[in-house]
Amino acid sequence: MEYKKENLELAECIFPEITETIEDLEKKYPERNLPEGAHVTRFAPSPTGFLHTGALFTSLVCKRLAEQSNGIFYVRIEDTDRKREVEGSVQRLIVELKKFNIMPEEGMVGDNTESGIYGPYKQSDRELIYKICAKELIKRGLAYPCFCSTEDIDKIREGQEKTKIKPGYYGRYARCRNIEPSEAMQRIKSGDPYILRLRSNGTSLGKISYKDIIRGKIEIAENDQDIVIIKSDNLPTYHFAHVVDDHFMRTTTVVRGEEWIASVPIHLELFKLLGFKAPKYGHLPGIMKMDGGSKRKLSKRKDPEAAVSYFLEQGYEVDAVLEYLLGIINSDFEPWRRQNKDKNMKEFTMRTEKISVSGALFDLVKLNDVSKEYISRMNSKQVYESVCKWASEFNKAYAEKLANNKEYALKVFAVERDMAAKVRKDITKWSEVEEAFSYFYEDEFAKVVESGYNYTELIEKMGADKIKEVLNAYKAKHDVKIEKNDWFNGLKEIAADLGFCTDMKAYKKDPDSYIGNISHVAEIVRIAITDRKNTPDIYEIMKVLGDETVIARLNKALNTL
RNA sequence: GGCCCGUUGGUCAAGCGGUUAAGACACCGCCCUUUCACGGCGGUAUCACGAGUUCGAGUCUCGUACGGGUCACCA
Repeated sequence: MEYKKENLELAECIFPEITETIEDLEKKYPERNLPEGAHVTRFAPSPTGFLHTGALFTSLVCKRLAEQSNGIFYVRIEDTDRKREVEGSVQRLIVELKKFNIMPEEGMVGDNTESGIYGPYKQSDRELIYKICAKELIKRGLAYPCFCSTEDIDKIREGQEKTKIKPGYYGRYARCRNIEPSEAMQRIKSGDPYILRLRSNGTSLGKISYKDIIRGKIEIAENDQDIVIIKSDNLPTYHFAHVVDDHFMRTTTVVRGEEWIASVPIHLELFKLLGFKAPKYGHLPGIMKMDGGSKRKLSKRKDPEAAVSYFLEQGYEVDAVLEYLLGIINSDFEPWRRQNKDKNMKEFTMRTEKISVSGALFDLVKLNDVSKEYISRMNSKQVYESVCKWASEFNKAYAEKLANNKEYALKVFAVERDMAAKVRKDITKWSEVEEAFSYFYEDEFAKVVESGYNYTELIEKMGADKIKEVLNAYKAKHDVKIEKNDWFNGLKEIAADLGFCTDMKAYKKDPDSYIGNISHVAEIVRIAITDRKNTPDIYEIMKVLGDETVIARLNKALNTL
């Protein structure tokens, strides 16, 4: 490499303390020894708060890509904007990521802990590395100090806007690009503040194209902006940091949000000028939300589901959330899931080209369905454990209750689940379990009934006395030690004795000639036992409750009516 | 505004020049049934618009409209 003397001097003037070179870095961070086709991917959040749902999706894609190709997935913290940094967010980001079982194999694994030989994995700790690269660029005449103030830049832009020329710092508007190195050195020595800019080789006429692994071929104007590479705080801009980091961390595949497409030309030019091989790029669509009549990106201010903590608090199974995300945006997944009901999501091979390119609307209803489906595949023990785990964090009192009555809780969750040929799909998330099964607990049941039983409609239909008759008849006959079929036949007998129709078809043909049908009888009993019209199989419920409780509840209902 | 990307039912979407335009969620109806469910069957509903290429266009081309993104010493 031939350097011009004045560029060399300028580089020394700006970075006298930098003695290492890019060659040194190449040695320090060698190519990874990975099988052919392995993806090295990364999740690179800014520590500005919590894990966003879109970011969760990005990291899911990255993780799966690495995993299925025997590559590496790592986490790098992009904290070059110190103003926006929120304390504690690195920790929070990592914890939330881990809760969704997206474990980084390398990089930041805790607030101040990292693993791997390609670090540091926090950009603010990599200042030296960026400077080495920036120095090399200056030596080659590909970067220069810019002394323009923010006001200068604003003025330039205003002028451009007035005359409707493309705004920016480029070509003849890049005033500092032609300052002689000798003059620049003088100004630096005299203390003039400056930043470092790229001396772009591009022109506004040039076009570049690249193949996006998600979107296919994209053609776009090449970069001609002399973008900032090192800011006045000595930290790099995103563009420069991305190129340097992803090169020296040996990333093969950069998956990020679509808002970055417009910057690809900058990145590609930077890779080229630094002599680095550019990674593959994949740009994910944003997750949208319907607002009024139009779509907009999921917003952390307006939409609770924009933060992954929402799903955690609500008690969604993390895999269900992940499966939902995979399903809305990766059209291959749903058919695969239907054909492989019992397989783990990890066995699904993701194809980046099948990822949707237009932003999908976040659909809570669909999530609920996926979630119900998911939970219906769990047995009572798994349900118990998951509910406990959720409750221990978000509903301590309930967690205690469950722990104190484990055997009983297990029985509750087993109703129409473990042995059932057809599992009910009535739980979508753990936060609704306590309410949903409250009638299994005496204290809760008492509260429910306080305001009066749910008999209003039935009383209107047949009068309270009829209901009492049914209840009394049932009480006399109550026995759940017999087979379910026999039990139900008993119920049928009661129905027939009291003038109810036991044949649904006959009833439907002529509803007026009966006082009601068998379903009314069942409902009367159901309400007495649970005060609800909608519960799992009542015979099973009574078995869990026990004879004593059942009789007590029947009496209570009788006395109230 | 310039430049990118996109547009198939209410939502997610399959489709790759010839299909009765899949499937899932939601909704509605029916069936099953021993209540509540589960399940089964069926139904409503979609190619943004206009030209062009072609024997033939959801599929290719060009316009228009609409939506999204981007144009910082933020990422």
